[in-house]
Amino acid sequence: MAVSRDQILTKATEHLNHSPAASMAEIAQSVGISRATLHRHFATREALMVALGWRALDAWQGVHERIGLGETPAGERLEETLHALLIAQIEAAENYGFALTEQAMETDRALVTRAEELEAKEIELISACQRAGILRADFPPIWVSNTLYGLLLAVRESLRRGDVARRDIPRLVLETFLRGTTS
Amino acid sequence: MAVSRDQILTKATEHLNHSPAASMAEIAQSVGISRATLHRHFATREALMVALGWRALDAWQGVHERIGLGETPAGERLEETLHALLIAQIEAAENYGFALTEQAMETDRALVTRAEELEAKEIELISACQRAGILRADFPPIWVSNTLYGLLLAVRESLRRGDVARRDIPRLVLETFLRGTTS
DNA sequence: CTAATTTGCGACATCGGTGTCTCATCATAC
DNA sequence: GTATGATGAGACACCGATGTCGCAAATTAG
Repeated sequence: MAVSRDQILTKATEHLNHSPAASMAEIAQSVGISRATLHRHFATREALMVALGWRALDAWQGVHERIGLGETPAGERLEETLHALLIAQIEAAENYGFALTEQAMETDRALVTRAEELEAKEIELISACQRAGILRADFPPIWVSNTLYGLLLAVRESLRRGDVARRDIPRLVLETFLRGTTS
Repeated sequence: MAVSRDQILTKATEHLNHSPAASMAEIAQSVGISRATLHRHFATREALMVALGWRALDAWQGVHERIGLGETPAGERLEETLHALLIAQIEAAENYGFALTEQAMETDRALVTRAEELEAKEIELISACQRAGILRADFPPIWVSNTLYGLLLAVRESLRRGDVARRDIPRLVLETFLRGTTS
């Protein structure tokens, strides 16, 4: 095979990141293969999207493993873990931003389930941070989680429109998320 | 006419808010009219979307007028104006949330131009707030604006999923935007 | 070189959404 | 009542995207 399944997924991800409604024909072209070959690897558009979704969730889970989430973190490392999560999420969103609004993520049962599990782990961390006084406790944890979601969408939009430089993103998100916009 | 153009737009807006990719047939059904009648009022889907876009921008501009934006606000009223803007934007987003991601808003020249003008006014306010020390000055104003955009998307998502109560939204957004999630 | 495999190309049927049209029906105004 | 105008139902053609297929060319393995 001239083009591996993994290469297809990578190229498709890149293309969908700046053209989320692309057709199979567009995706095939961006990968550099024919429509037929693309269909040989992924029978339907749905199948392709689900495969991309799993890959995005792999990256998300990779973030969790890398920062040691789910290992009942001691109080000392809570803040450190939270910051690492934010940084890693930004990076993941830059690569898999399209998945943030891909509707296959809400259609496919398995994807939904897995995404909920990952989200639950983050909410657990947020709750722990609230109990430890690191994060304010007068917000529902789910709102804090959704806030991060919104900021990642703001990142995607900022990059797409060229509003801010890529290298500034981590600082902007971290500061905005943690301290807000007030001086 | 049993159903006025305005009623159609209102119902269509409601339906698109929880089903942003709805077809003309679905929209007609949600309005309670036939597909033919819908097409009599709006020849094409594009025309309908543009009309909805103008309405959303009318609401947005209405927010600006109500809080007196663009009248070279004195320093004293800057903070007050900013807070009013945030509150009003939340309310507008609850009604016209679908417009935040409707691609007609990026396709139609006139809509783009008008949206840019409105955005520019807000960025002006943000800049003024930064100069007055109300908002931190180490963020590009456009990022602050995009942050608000992201938070409004978080609101839309939170309401769609039923994560938080509608009445809590203003406090959550205001506090998150201004002070962040840290205690 | 040869055989097996993979690919690209083009044709094809299918499907759903769109936009147009006709005609019968219904409400309203006069 | 009659006339006017809006509506709903249904049929139709059109379009773009999807998914399938066969075949020839190219690549790879042996």
